[in-house]
Amino acid sequence: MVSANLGAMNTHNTPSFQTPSSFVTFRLARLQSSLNAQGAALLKSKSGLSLVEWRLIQTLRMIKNASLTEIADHVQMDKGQLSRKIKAMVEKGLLRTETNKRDQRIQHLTLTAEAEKLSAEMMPFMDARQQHLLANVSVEDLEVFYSVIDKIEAASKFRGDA
Amino acid sequence: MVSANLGAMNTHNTPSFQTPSSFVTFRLARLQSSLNAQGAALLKSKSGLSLVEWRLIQTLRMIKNASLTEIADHVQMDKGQLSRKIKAMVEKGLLRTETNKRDQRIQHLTLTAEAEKLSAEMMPFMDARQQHLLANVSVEDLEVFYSVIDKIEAASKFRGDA
DNA sequence: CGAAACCATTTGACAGGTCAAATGGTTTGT
DNA sequence: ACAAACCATTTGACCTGTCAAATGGTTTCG
Repeated sequence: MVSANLGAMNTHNTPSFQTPSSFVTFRLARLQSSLNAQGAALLKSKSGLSLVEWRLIQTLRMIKNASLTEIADHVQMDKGQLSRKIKAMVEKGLLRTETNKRDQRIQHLTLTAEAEKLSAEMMPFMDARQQHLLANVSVEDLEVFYSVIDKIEAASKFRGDA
Repeated sequence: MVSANLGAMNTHNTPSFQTPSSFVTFRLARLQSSLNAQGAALLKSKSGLSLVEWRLIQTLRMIKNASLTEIADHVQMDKGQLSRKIKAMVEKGLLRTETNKRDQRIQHLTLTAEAEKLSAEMMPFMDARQQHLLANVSVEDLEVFYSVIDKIEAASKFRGDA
């Protein structure tokens, strides 16, 4: 399937000097860099939230009372980072923690009214952004896009087998 | 496959609790997180290089004598970070700098023999990795995948319009 | 019971990433 | 010529990401 990948390279805006190796990952890294910058700028301008804060808020809207570990699994984020971020967000008045009665190791997290409010205010802008990002992508192509992400993500879990 | 591996491996059909907003960016961020971990681990185990070092070396193999600004534009990386990283790589014996005779602001960068050697040694593993990542992706799907990346990346350059 | 194994979360140390201001060289316009 | 505008690179400050070890609570099982 190498030829596949070379074919794709020649038909897109691939610079002719691009090495085959790490082309996909290179493109994805560059894309991620742009998306992060855009998302962070939008969030900062409309609310005072960071990208990480936004993602945690949205995750907690999906998984009510999630614990740190549950969030970490869901967003694939480091637990150390999460621990510190949660602490900061509690101090900022965005989250509340509640210790599990049966297992005192676990802290359940809930959004404060302030966090809900910021989320609601910000949501239209974030939805519009997503619309904009996908404006020229057909439903079928998006379907394929997600399926390729799934495959690459599954393959990216393996270590040491090349 | 899916049932065995929750947080990391849902299929592209949106989980019922997933908000439409930021779904694409969410998936891409999570994918990037996995790819970075995999790439960094592979590089570290086979050579002593970091992901950033690998990317800089590959960029310099493509754009000979590139300056800091040219690299920054190509890989979409911060110039400050790049400046420090280049300095460190010069000290590590991976890069050499040469000041442009006509414009002394500009430093042209070249790879040392050591960097070329590490790159050559590492390349088969990185190529194999890419093979592995795309093993189950058809030519047509990969074509679509790159075209969607192109579109999203183009849209991610805009600020304040949506 | 009580030690070993486990698990959730925290902390420390350090690399990577981002923004803005500073430095030093070059071009432009008068 | 020379100040203003520009440009490439550097530096400072601070936030985010990653890894490993530490802390404190819980379960298992002799």
